[in-house]
Amino acid sequence: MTSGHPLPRDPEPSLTIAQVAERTGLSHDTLRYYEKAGLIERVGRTTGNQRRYDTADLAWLEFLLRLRETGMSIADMQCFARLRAEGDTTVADRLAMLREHRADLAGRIRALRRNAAALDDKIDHYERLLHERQTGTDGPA
Amino acid sequence: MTSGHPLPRDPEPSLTIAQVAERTGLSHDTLRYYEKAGLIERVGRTTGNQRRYDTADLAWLEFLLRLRETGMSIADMQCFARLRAEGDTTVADRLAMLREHRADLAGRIRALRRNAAALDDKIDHYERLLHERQTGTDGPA
DNA sequence: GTAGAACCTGGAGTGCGCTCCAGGTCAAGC
DNA sequence: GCTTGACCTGGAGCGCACTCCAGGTTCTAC
Repeated sequence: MTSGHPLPRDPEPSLTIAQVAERTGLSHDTLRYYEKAGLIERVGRTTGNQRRYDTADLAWLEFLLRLRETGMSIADMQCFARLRAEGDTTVADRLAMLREHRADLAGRIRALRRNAAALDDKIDHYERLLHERQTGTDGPA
Repeated sequence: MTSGHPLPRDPEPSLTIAQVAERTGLSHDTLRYYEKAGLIERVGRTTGNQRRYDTADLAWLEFLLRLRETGMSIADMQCFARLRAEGDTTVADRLAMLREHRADLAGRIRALRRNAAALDDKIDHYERLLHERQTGTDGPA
């Protein structure tokens, strides 16, 4: 991911933390927290020590967000990030992690759908109940 | 749910907290916590003050578990439980809550599936990368 | 009737993922 | 050059959903 194709990088957008916060929906604090936690490698700085995020940082953040949204813990993301930082030799490990997470996710989606179906039944039940009450099928108020 | 059909209740299984813990997968502490929090109405007791759960308690717990597994917060479950305790007049409110939760859930499932698809792409990407490395498509080690 | 397991209570503690704060530095507009 | 708002750091605090603990009571099996 680092070597390979020497793409001629464009002007490197260089976003402030506020801009990244807006684009990702993460707060300034969370962005700093993720960096401190090692989820993002140390972001570039201005001479005055203010963060400037480039396109790669943003792409990585978006990937992290997907992991988070699919329920990966910070600890596991730290693990993944560490592997990534080690370079191309860890590709197999990272792939294994992603596959496991993917399988996990599939299971959770299945479970959610089962539960959703059960919820639908419950909703039907309540609808019938309500209808009975409204039409007075069941005797006294 | 309380009036209506006067079913001749069977011997009322009357389970101990340990038995309910095993059946539901909740810990003793969590069961007591849920009761203290008002998620379950006060469970019946022996003369010696030990809990005895009946079939209705178990069914309600299982319903709560479904709500929990689909991401409902304790606070919302408390709200639902309070409505339930108020009796049949709150059926419409409960139905509304369930419908909202159901819609929410549908959204979350959709989002998860989108993210799952993105994860699949990432996995494909890593597989190609790994294959390149193994077949030495990309030059020096 | 007694040992030991299971149960009770109120309240403190935990882990996670942020979120907030104090006290300071930096940068853009006037 | 000064104000004002964005940014920096380390560290404390928070809300959630439990989980654990101490100290006591009850139940079961012998």
